[in-house]
Amino acid sequence: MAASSAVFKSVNAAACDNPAVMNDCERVFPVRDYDLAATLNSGQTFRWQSHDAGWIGVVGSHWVRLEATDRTLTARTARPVTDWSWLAHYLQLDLNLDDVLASFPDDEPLRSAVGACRGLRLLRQDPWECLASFILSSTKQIVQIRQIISHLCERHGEPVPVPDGHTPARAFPSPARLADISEAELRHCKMGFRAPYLRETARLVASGACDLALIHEMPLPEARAELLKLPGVGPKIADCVLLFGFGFPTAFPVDVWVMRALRQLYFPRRRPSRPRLQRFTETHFGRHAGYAQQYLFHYIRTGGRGV
DNA sequence: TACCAGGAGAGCG
DNA sequence: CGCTCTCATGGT
Repeated sequence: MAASSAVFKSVNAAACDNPAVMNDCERVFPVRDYDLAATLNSGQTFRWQSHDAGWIGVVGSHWVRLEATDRTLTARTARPVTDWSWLAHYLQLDLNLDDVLASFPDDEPLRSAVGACRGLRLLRQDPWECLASFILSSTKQIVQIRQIISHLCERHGEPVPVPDGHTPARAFPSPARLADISEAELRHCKMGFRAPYLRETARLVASGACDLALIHEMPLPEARAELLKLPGVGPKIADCVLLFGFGFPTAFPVDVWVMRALRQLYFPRRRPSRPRLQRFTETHFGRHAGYAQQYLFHYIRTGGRGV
């Protein structure tokens, strides 16, 4: 490496701690109806932490701090950034929320759910991180899922640069890395019986036997079928990955909370069978059914208070 | 202490 | 198909 290049890098590395050149590490995005706290807390992602009126997380190999004001999201990174498209994509800043909400059926449950938390958004996460995270999610409360993933990243993720004075951060471990870890070591991260599922799925993805990039290009039913081949992935987790990771807009994960919402809000007097319920979710909620699902999830889980 | 958690897999009739 | 049991761990 040339000396001049090394010097240049060294200057850049310090740039984000220098107010004079901070604009390389900071970006203000104008937004409307973007409830950052609800979005980062709505059980679709598990690594963001509230910190000093902002949120700190890792997106890919970027440490990021986000802070919401009335009509902006301000992002700060540890290193200078020239192309912010990775973050705009993650946050889905180009999505037209009005169009999404207008596509919902005009029924009382959804009016209430949207009214309770207008600005709730779906993120577009890395498919592998999303897949691995939701394999770890089964029969766990959200606080515990966060804990498991925190352990996993701390023990096995690659360090990423953070600004001076911030606690160290790590990326989400790659498939190859997780495939290489013993089941016993994974169990030290408190994931219990999910350990062999995660390990075997990591091996299938790392080896190319399961190609996540290919799933991106498939129609929804084929994409779902591919994910269902993976150990530890059933209908619910598959739909979470299809919705939160791949962005299939009609994927509709039904967990205990969404089941509760559907029964309570749409079928209060009878007990629909599983196939009947599935047909309902596939036909009733429109072309952004997955979004509707997220509003119902958040609404029922927060007791209708939108907190 | 009981019950529950953004489930899946396997065995059963 | 639909039911039941187990799996591991910690919050409420």
